[in-house]
Amino acid sequence: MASADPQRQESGAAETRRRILDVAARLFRQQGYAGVSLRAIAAEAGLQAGSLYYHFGSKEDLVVEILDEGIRAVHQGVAEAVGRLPADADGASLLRAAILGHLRSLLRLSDYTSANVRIFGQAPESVRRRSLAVRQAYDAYWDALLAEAQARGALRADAEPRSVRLLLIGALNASLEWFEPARGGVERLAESYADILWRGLAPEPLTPACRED
Amino acid sequence: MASADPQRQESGAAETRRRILDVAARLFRQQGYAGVSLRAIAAEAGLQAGSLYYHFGSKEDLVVEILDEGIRAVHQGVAEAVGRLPADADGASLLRAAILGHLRSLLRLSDYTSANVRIFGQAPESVRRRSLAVRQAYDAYWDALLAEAQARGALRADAEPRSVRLLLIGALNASLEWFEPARGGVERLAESYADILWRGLAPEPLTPACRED
DNA sequence: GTCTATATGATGATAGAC
DNA sequence: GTCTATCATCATATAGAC
Repeated sequence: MASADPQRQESGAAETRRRILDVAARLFRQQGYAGVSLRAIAAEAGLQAGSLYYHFGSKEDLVVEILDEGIRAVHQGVAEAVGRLPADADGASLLRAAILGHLRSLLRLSDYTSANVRIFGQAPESVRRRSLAVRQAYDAYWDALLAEAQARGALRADAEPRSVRLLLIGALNASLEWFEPARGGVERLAESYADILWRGLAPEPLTPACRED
Repeated sequence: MASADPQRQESGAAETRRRILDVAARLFRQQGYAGVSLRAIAAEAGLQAGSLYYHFGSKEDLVVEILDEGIRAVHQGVAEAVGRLPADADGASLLRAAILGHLRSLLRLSDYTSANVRIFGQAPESVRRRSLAVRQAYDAYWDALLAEAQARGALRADAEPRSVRLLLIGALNASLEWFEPARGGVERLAESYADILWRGLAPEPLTPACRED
């Protein structure tokens, strides 16, 4: 057991492991998978390179864990946000809650989720294969969510869930590349995006205005 | 001058240079900036590693050229598509043309544009600095386009051009990660995305339907 | 748990022959 | 224009001391 003194800095295996993961996620995001050496990770985590192998079997093991943790956190964040809605919530509320849930987790764990968005496609094939199931589960969750909303008449009937998901998640994930918390909270961003996506960019409703005169 | 025989494969400096760029763009997209060695590029281009230095001063010079070429092609593609519109085109047509123009160039030069989307953020700072102006010019073009459309009443007045651009370009660029030409042309994709973005995901217009009875 | 030392091979870049 | 040969450095991973 580590010291029970809460003022003392914990330095057990679990804390070191976490520190390695945090450092690695940040470096992978900034420099890509191949661009980060285990020496660099170790140095920023306050260790020697060889010591990493006590905590992780290989560089691939390390990156797979980072990728999966990012997706899982976002999946959970959306599921919880949607779960808090009343059962009869309308389409606009559903969309807003799901978008806010995604953005909150995405931007809170931005090193983990960014590593994901940026390096999944360029990691070795063995890494992609190992991390695929977690990604697919999240995609399937969104497709089911959108199909359900559509079935309840809470979403345009002629929009394919897959197309909507790809457009929507693509737009949201791109915020990782430019979002700065200082310029306005996640809530503001989510409201703005949900509004644009729900109402569209058209200046007026497409049906003729009602005229009585 | 190289041979004038059109049946003979050209192998002058310009052709070799182009072959190196094409190979490098594809590899950078697949494996990231640091993940690709000059030896690997040379091998796939049918050269020895040292020979690359006749055509490019360094790995950084090579990647900067790839990044810039991707952005310039897309910028030009959108400008041409928009330029072909009649002067009084409405907002929906403008948006559709710009989206189609972006997607066409984006997906046609997908190795160059993907290298861009994937590796700009993880390239060395010196690379990002050198490639920044071209990117900013394209962003500024879109902001001006959207502001102009808004001023003509062809776009919702309460949507900030910057927000619209970030959402839109983010969504379009994400198509690089999943689009397969075999499953349906770029035109179909552009129509679908323009439709969702213009009309929104709401099942009905938000204004009450006109009733005369 | 972390260290040092090391095996084994790849890296960007340069020099000079042809 | 492309080659071969090479420099100095860095990579992942392992072994064994403490």
